[in-house]
Amino acid sequence: MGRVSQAQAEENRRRVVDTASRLFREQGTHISVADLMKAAGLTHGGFYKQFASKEALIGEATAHAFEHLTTEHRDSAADGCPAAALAADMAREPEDREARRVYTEGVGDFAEWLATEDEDGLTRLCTMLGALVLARATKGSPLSEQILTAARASLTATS
Amino acid sequence: MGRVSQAQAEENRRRVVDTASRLFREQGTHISVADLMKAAGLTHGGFYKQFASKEALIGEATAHAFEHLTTEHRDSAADGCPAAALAADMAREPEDREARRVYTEGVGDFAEWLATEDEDGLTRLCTMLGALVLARATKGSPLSEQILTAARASLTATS
DNA sequence: TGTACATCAGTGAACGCGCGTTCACTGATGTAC
DNA sequence: TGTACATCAGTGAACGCGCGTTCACTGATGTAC
Repeated sequence: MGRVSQAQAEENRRRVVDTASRLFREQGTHISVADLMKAAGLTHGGFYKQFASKEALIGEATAHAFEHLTTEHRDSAADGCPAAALAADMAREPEDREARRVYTEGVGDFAEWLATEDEDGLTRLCTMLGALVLARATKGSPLSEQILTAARASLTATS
Repeated sequence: MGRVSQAQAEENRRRVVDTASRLFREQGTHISVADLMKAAGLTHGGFYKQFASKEALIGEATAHAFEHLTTEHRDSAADGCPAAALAADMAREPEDREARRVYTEGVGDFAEWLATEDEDGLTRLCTMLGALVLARATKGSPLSEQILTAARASLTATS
């Protein structure tokens, strides 16, 4: 294929981060580098021209996901909420990893943003996140819908 | 080592399920069969004399974890709660897997057991589970403790 | 502006490693007589 | 109760596969003149 323009290279890099941010949330961080690059329209070999390691990309993608959550979504956060979708993967990252630092910061910011006068933002966040995580783990059963309905009712009633 | 008595074999099997039930919750189901067997005091080769596959063990260990949760623990469930610890792994299991069926059933039973007159069991479960999952993902930061404190206060106040 | 050459983003094959699973083997247990 | 033999739980090496990462190579881009 030969060399690509700097502008094109930057766009490719951005597309990889964007794709990773989405796929990590949908499928977890265990998706392979090759599959990620393919989803971004590239081959896996070039990955290390742009990123130091898969770990590094996880960090960037996590930050990217939180940026877009706190400024844009809210009700539509169900499938894409990084706090919920990445919780399990973060729990397995070593504590000194950049991705974990970014995640913790994102959760804190989000909770602050959620806080209202009469309700603790952290508790509401727990309820929301618990509902999303549980609904996903039980997806396909009636219980999954019941969980979302119950949590939605509870959060609406007290906010 | 040679053959082992039937009683010994049954005890070994039980120890593997028990060990798996604990380690799956602590580290996720990605822990290797070899490490699991080692933790149970055996070598990995014999695994398939007792279990059809790693998947099968995940199913048994999940059931085992829920059995002990609903009958024994409650306040001490923080580290060992299978609903919280296994949520992420279950989300990635295909929908028709035995482990998922067992998990969903366990969550439903637990929510029912949690339900009180003035509170929806499912919502309380979401809050508890969300708190545990988040606290684990942000472990090592002050936020982790704050999350547990906030959720505990909220659950105590309304129950 | 045109030309010659160095750079380097992306390619695709390959490497090393860990994991789930299989298999030939061992030898104490269980059983038939 | 004792003896001969078949069974089979557990062992440890090996297989096949997927994954993260590396590397020689390509050829269009960027740059020096």
